[in-house]
Amino acid sequence: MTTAADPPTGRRLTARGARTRANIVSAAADLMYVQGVEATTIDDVLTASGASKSQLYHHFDSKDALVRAVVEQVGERVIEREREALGKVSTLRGLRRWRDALVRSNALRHGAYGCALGSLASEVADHDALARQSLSRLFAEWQDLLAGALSRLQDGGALPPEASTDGLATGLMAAVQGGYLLAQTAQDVAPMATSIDMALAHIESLTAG
Amino acid sequence: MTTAADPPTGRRLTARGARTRANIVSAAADLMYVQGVEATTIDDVLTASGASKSQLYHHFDSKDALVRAVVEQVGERVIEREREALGKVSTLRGLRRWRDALVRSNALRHGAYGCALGSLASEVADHDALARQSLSRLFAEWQDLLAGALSRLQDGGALPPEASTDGLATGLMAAVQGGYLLAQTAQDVAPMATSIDMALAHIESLTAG
DNA sequence: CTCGTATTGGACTGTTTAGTCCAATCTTGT
DNA sequence: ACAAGATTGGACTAAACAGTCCAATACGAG
Repeated sequence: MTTAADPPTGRRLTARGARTRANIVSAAADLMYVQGVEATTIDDVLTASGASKSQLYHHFDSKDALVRAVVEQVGERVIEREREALGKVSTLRGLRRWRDALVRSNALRHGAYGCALGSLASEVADHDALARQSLSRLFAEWQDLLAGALSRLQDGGALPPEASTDGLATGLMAAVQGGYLLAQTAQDVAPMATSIDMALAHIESLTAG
Repeated sequence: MTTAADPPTGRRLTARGARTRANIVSAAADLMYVQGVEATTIDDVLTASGASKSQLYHHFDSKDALVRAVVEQVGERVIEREREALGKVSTLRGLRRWRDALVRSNALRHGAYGCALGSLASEVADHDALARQSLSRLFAEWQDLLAGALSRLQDGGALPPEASTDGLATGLMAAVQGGYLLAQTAQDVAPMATSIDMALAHIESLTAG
């Protein structure tokens, strides 16, 4: 799981080069999150990062390659955040706290821009096979974190042993992503909160089973 | 609810003009569905529709105006389809058949391109306020169709009277949209089927309540 | 029929775009 | 120290882009 994914062909990379590269990717990630991938031009990225054109093309073969690096960086950040938020969750209350954090953070923007990973996926999935595969892996990783938490609920007796934690994690993930999209379109987090709540209510209802 | 939304300023519109306009919008809708909105150029649309540049700019002030017309047309088609699929549903079995139709049709493309409305929403919501509002209205309309079906379930006793059909419709809608996105990213309808199934299972579980 | 207007073809413009190139300057292993 | 290779600045190019314009033609109301 390195951030590499890219250096044109095996080349040395000095500390200075690494710093420049990271600056470029960060600036590109920010711009692409708010403007969209296609609407963000190379020159936008150069202006925002303060880098020169030769710096960018020294580190990336093409805009597509830069986009792939953005996917990797954004993915790492999201997975890191979710690992911290979900890694030790083992109760329904913990899951609700995780939900609250997601909803609250999205409420700050009134839903604008949606999920950092979901927006990228929607824009890039049908245009770049490599990026799509990365995103697919990242979603699977995120879903595994959810499935892990659900397994711990199961171990604690809060879920019946026959419940499919993987299936539930898929449903929960879809509720999150669908919620992000509805919130983005309505410019209101309410539908996101409602949809995750329904998924959690379903999980809770299995307890009685 | 007209398709109008656009003619630069109140102008007469002959049958010929209407045909040309509709051709342009249809070609644009198809291209934008598979290539994305930003990636589809005016020249692409002209080539695909066989229209000339002056024809397009006679009917639309700008590319944004064309995109808004596409949103309206795609929206009408989706709502029409959903009205036929959901309008008379009043049982859980009917809801499952609706689910099967969505999943089967998405399976034909292995999830590619996602939901016609959802993809547009994700691309356009943060860039064009008018288009976002249209999409928000269209999602609400779709959700009302779902809420209507759930109300009929409720009337038939398949749902307890205290269940919030609007809330459940929101959750179901999010499951559908999130499912589309996961399917698109994985190039596999399975996660979409799973996520809608979880939402339906939740609705079914309320029966016992 | 005839006039006003809708419709059309397609060349043209100015700008923006991704990507190239080369010469100059750091950095690092030895 | 010093050579090899990494890094940089920024001018340059060719193509693609959205949008403009004008003269020609079709159409519909009266």
